[in-house]
Amino acid sequence: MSNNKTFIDKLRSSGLRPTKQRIEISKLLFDRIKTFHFTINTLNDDLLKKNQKISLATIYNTIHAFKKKGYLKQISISADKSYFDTNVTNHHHFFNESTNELIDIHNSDVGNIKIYKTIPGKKITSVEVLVKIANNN
Amino acid sequence: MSNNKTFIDKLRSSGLRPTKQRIEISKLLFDRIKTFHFTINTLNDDLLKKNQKISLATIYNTIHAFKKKGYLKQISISADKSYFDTNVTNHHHFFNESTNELIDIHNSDVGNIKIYKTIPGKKITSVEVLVKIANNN
DNA sequence: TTACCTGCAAAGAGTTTGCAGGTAG
DNA sequence: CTACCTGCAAACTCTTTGCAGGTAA
Repeated sequence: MSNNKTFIDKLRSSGLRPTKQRIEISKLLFDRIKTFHFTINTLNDDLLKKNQKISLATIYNTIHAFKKKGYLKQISISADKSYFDTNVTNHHHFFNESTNELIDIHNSDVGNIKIYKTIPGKKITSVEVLVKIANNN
Repeated sequence: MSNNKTFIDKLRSSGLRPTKQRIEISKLLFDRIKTFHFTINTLNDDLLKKNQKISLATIYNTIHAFKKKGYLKQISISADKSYFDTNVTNHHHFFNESTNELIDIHNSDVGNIKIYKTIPGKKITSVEVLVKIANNN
């Protein structure tokens, strides 16, 4: 378990002031071994469970700041909400449509993807696979 | 160019009454050779350009009805809007992040995708690749 | 005639913004 | 002290819903 100093240093080195709110959000997001998926709503719920009442405006601000700094990535799901991922590497996802749950698929778990079509004047910036899953019945 | 009867028959055979609005939307969406991508907003704009003022509620209703009947599919893009595609087959997409434009990638233009990870009790219902592109500079 | 459909306006969900007060450096 | 940050409320965008009037069969 990281101590607060870890996050204070991380924030400061990014040019973000280490406020109480940002530290709490950092602890919730980054003090983990496994990757973490969330929406603003689930994050707010998780904060409330820890008795951290942070205004939605601040949560949005913080998440956008973290995303801009490269600490979070936003995931392409058709759903009506924005999903975020603490795993910022290029990787893929299972999306469980019955529970709206996201699961990482590491690059090593997906065979090399070949795209035999190009768009003139454009370069590929990312290739992501979304695998939708459902109950096996 | 298809005549209205084509769409009237299609609607009626789906159990949808062939109203003026549904016929106009059908003509705009399905009277094409190439696949068509749109959002509710671009569709509304296109209808207005043809002097077809249809209320947003009706456009939403119609698109959802068409989707339910399998004439449209909804596409997974992180964006804030819902994208729809008249190509309902299993296929992939380029997404031009600078223009928010979608381009189909046919299955034959993507190498076989192997997923070496399984989730117990779940079956895969779709595998879609989203290739993000940007200007080549 | 009856069930279905349209369009308006209101309501909802998610997100962003303006601004006054608060805090880090 | 000053620039930055927070939180409230209002505003905004996209989407859905309730309901009265209209239309297809």
